[in-house]
Amino acid sequence: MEKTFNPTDIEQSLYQSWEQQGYFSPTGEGDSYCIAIPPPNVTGSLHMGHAFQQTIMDTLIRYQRMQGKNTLWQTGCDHAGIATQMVVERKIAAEEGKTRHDYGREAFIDKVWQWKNESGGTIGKQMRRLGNSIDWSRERFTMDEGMSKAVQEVFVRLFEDDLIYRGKRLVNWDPKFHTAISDLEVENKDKKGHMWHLRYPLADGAKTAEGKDYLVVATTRPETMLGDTGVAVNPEDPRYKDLIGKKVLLPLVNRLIPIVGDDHADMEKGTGCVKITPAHDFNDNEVGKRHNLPQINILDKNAAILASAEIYDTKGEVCNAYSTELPSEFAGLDRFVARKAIVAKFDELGLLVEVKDHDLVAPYGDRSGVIIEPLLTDQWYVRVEKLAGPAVDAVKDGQIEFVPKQYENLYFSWMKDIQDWCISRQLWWGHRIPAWYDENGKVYVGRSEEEVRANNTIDENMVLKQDDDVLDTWFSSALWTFSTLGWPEQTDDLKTFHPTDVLVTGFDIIFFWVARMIMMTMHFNKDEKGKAQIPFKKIYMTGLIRDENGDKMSKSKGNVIDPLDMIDGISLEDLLAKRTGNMMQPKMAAKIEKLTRKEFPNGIEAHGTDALRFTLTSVATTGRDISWDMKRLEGYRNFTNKLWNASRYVLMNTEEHDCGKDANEMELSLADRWIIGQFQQTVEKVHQAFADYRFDIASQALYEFTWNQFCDWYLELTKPVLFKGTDAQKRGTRHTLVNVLESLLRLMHPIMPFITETIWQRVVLLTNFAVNTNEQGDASIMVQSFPQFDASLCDEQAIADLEWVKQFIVAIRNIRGEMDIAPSKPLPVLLKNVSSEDQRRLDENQQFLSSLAKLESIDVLAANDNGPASASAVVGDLTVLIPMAGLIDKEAELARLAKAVTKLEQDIARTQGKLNNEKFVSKAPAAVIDKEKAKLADAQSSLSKLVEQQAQINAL
RNA sequence: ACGCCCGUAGCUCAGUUGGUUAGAGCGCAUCCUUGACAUGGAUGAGGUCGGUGAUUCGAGUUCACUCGGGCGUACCA
Repeated sequence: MEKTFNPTDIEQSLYQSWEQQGYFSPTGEGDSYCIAIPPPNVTGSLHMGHAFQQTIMDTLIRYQRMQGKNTLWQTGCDHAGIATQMVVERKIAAEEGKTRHDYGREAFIDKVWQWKNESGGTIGKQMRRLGNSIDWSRERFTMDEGMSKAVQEVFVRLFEDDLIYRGKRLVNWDPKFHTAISDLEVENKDKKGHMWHLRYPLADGAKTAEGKDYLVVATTRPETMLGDTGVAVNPEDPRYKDLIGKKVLLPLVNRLIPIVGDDHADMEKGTGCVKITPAHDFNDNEVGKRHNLPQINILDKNAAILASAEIYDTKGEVCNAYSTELPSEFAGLDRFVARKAIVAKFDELGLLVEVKDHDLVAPYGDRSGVIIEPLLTDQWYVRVEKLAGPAVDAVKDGQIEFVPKQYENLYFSWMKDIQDWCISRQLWWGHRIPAWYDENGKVYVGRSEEEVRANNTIDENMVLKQDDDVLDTWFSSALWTFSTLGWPEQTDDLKTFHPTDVLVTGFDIIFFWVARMIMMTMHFNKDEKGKAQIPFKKIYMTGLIRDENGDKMSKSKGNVIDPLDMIDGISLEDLLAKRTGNMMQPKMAAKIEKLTRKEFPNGIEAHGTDALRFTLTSVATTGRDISWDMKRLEGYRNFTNKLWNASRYVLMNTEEHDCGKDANEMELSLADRWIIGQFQQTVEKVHQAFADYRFDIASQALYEFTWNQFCDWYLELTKPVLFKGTDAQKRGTRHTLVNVLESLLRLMHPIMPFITETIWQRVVLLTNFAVNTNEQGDASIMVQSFPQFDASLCDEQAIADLEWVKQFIVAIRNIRGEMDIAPSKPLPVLLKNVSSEDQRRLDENQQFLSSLAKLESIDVLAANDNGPASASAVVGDLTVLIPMAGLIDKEAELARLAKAVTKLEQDIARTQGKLNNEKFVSKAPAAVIDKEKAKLADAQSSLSKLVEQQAQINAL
């Protein structure tokens, strides 16, 4: 074995061999266990969040596989409508100077497919590098044939159930991508802006209570005034209530619009008068509906002013309540340019009262980054109210459980006032809506044009045109767990693996995806008794990985870390190129470069997949944010090396030796019996931690056992046996070494698949472990049984005895350390107050003590002999003395004793205080009181011995 | 404004149903190239658990209030 663990040598070939051997596929035996991966976006590449979640999924899958389950980890990507279309549009613009319109819809879609086939494999490659034990033969894509069929079927059935409808409504319009987006894709951000006060003249000689012949409205969006169809005042407002029913003459367009009384107008805010623009504001739209105000659309798809307005009634039907005429000087101006022009015009006309600075919240498209425009368009909606009920109940009655529990609140609060879901998108890339229009604009929904014609007996001369829009990507993602298993066919896979067992995902997509998946799954999947089937039983919510400063990782900030760079390492130059190349905002490049140079002055070292995975499970606590810490990764890289070297030691001392495989005589040392028990306790902890989804606790238990028990103590304790023991003793220790290590590797395998497989292949040969081989006779750790807790292997006596041995050794090391005695100097030790138990332990463990504490001799003093002046320590009732002559000076030892004495005195005072408290003694449970009493007795006994020593040394 | 989460060692974080002296990793200090490992070993320093109060024999843990930070939702003409 190499002296240092080198992960790059082993990982890729191991993965290939696992995949070739078919170890990732379900075995078809045992209870099923299934995880559906949250499908990453096909345009993307994996980031730390993916690596985090996938490590957890793989750990669960590997654990369950080794527990004998019929495991399936289902993978795939989603087609990411907007993102993908954008990527390909940019590509053809850069390479050919063309737009998608130059291509035309079909040719463009071909182009997208071509791109997908060429570049869509990045994620798969990354997942393989992470060691994910995914059944690749079942990989799916939301746009593939089967899933498209499922999407179509769902749409048609929802329409038939009156759960999908089409309507002209105000939507969040993205003027950059020319598509509607859902509420969830809108990010509200604080922004500095202005509030303009505009004067609207009253018509027909009307006057306000103050005798003015105009009203002043306040607005943050003056350009929308072109679409005003009313002014609202509060019906209780003494200033204006008499004007309700009167009209104002809207400047610039000379439109007579009514003054309405509505509670929406707040007397305290602004001027108390609110302009109402039903076609360009969600609140105004509601007010408009209440007062039957027409909706006047004044913006085109780019959010530029129209040449002539579009006028609709409150139901969205075209109407002629007003002239469609708009001032020609604004036609074609972008909304923000128009804003300036309109304000200037008001100023010119003397109608601009004042301009105030104003903090406002503006809606931005989360992908385009531009301000969203509420726009009146025809869109398809899912009526979610009916679907939401069962989805809420499934969580309420515990069929579906969130881990950690507190996320259920978030889920309930969102489900409580859930809005209808706008599912149509004005894109080309996606599932085309299965709806056709006849020449009169009547809409038909069906699985195909033929079906529509047949079902509706449409004359063959009538031309039908399919809806141009596609569905929201999340619509297909919502079907993920069951459509990937073959739905709408009632497949065996569906029967075997659905409901899936656990969903592992970030809390940030609980609404986008989790809630919608629950709704859709329950509506479309029923068991034999007709009961709605859930998509998964548990939802494990991971935290979000942030950078070392606690900032969210994002491309635009340039602080993203590619998990592969953690694994393979990357030079500073390459990292800089990766982070600053291909940037949307090149001016950020300098800042990112500076930050990167500071954070990674020497680039990133290679750490290997196992270290990355171990780090990720170690940080998987219940918290919501995880600050990424390179030091932590480095620490666990060191841990893999520690395991490697411990194994190296084991193999060096066992390969080509008798390890007790055959029934030769074997004697287990105290250390052997102790480590076996310690290992069992670790097994128990790991099982419990996995059951609780506490991967941090599992990792901690493995780390603690491996480093602090196995390496620090056990391996050291084997040395005296292997160097000086009898054949039977050596055999016993070798046997324990290989068997504990072999089992430990299986215990760690779900988290660290590569290093464990590599070492296991060699170690298992030295044991009698019943290896599970495949038809070719090959064996892999990943399909072996997981260690099970066996209480009978925990030898309490051995554990207690070895604890005593450790304390003894630590006491001497402590004196060495504090007195600056070289570790290489063998020390003579004298013992006082030796009980028969101490004597037994001493007799049984001479070799261990001398070797690990580096002792020259151990002598027991006679009952009344205080021995020479010595540095001392207390182990239980036993006093350990190291004669000071020539080694230790008086003052140093006195100082050391004084420190220990003070500490004991404090403990005693505290404990005595408790025990003297009448109430404590009468009310606390007996066990607690006994503990306190024992503690007090121990402390007092230790104290008296130390005081004795103090006196003796003082007397020198 | 409402809801949720967080505040524990210099840093990043654990701390189950209240019960010994509050833990880990990293960092720090001193010492050590002994034949698994310097990506290592030994020893040590470092915390009145954001604050105030309440409940209790006993509070990092429960409750109320409060300060600081984060997230979500709503509102802002």
